[in-house]
Amino acid sequence: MSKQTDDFFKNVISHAKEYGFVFPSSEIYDGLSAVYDYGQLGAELKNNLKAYWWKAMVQLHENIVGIDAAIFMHPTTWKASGHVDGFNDPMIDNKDSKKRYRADQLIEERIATYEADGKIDQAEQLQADLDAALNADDLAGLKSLIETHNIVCPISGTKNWTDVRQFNLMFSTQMGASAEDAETVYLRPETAQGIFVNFLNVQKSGRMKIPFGIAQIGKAFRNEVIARQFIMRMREFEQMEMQFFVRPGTELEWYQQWKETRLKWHLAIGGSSAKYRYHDHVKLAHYANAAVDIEYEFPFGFKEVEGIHSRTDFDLSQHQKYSGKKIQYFDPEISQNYVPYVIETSIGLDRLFLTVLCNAFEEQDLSTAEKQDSRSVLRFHPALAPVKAAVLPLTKKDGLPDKAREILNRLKLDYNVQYDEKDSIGKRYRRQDAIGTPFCITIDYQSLEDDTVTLRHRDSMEQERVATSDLEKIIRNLVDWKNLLVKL
RNA sequence: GCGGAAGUAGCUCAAUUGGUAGAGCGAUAGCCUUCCAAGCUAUAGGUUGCGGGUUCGAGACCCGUCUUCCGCUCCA
Repeated sequence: MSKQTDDFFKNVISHAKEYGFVFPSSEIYDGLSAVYDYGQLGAELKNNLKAYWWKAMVQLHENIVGIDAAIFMHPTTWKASGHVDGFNDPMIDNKDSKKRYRADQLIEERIATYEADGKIDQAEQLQADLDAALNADDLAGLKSLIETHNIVCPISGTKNWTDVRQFNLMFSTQMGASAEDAETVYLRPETAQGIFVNFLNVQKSGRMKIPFGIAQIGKAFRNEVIARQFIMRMREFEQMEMQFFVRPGTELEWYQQWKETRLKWHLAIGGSSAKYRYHDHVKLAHYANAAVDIEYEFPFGFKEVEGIHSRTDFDLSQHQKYSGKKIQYFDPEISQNYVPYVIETSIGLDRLFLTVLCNAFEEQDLSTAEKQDSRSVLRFHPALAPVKAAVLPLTKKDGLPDKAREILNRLKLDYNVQYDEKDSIGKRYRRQDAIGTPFCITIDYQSLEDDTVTLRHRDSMEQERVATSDLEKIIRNLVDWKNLLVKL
């Protein structure tokens, strides 16, 4: 990261805090690592992003419906999905090389060495010890195996190891009021499983015919090994996922289609196409037969914002197996029962928020030969802006505030508006620029005579004289969701 | 978790060798002002991240601890 982009990112972060978009969680207690709170404007922007996604997915597609599944799910869900076994690995660090390893893999390598040297007995004994330790979650036992078999770090060649620690992806908690009969449940690490376990409910109650999709917005929780870069990787985060169920054999066509549809959605809110790219997965996850990320060029490089995965019938088949319920669809066109294939679109809402913030933020130099001048501006698409308009009496005397309040009270029935009468008019414009308000309405003495006001535009800083009776119509035209949805 | 750097007002930063914690911006109240910031007056805001130690005296020195940032390890 260059000094310049580094500074830019730091400025975005401090701007976000300064103006009430994002705060570190529990800040008065020194914060909580990798957890953030959304402030008064951040919450508005986030709600607008959710609305944009929901409208684009659910409202615009007659074959996509939205649900809201619980964060707690039956523990077997996570056995079926592969999360319980797949993501709790024993980790160990070498203090000299500073490298981290998976303890079980180090021991596996030693077993392979024994076998290569013809020490079959030793290999079998170690394998048995390893399995016993893993099954018993015996972390100290794993360490003593590493020590007694003289396993050294491949980099440093030393045996200077830390203790073995367990890495758990999922957060667990207890369900049940009394400690004795409480059951361990997990906070979901992805929202997708809430959709899969409801496949039959939605398909039957909604009389859905394949192909169809189920959308959901919700929180998910992961213990990351490292969680960094502001709201890029958080332990508690929000996903917007849509699982699209298709006939087996057609999945790659749908995969292509959703890949294109989703990029178009990102570009519609004003990102330059040079900032986005596809990144195809070479190494696929256990359940996928194709996967691509939509990446955005953050100040710290291209990073994943959204993933489109062809998940095959892995998830539904797993749930069919673990639940014993038949999860199939009868396709009248081909008179066949099958487990549908799934195309997933999965976007991190917090990452999306960050792309929008980075994309919108600009520190603009307005200097002329006579005077140095600058402003901070957030160029949000008007439909996404937390505050749509500010109503400003030119002075706070002579009845201008009353007239302004009158206009404000009418406009607030339609959207978020702010009133401000403090400081010079220029300063007030700049304050609104800093929070991304697209329009300022200024009431002056002429307004009292002919009922017109100045409408000032954020991006161009240009002003026009309009009748107050036209305000609602003019602003609605510019902030309307239609302007975005029609582009999709 | 390891290594490096840093934590002083909401923000950016001062504070001589260890000797009374300050400024600018911002905020609030008022003045001025008929359309693009940095004009005037006043006010608020700090147990210098936290805990211990050395000292007559610690923002500064020592130990511990927490948090943040950068790099590494992991990542559906």
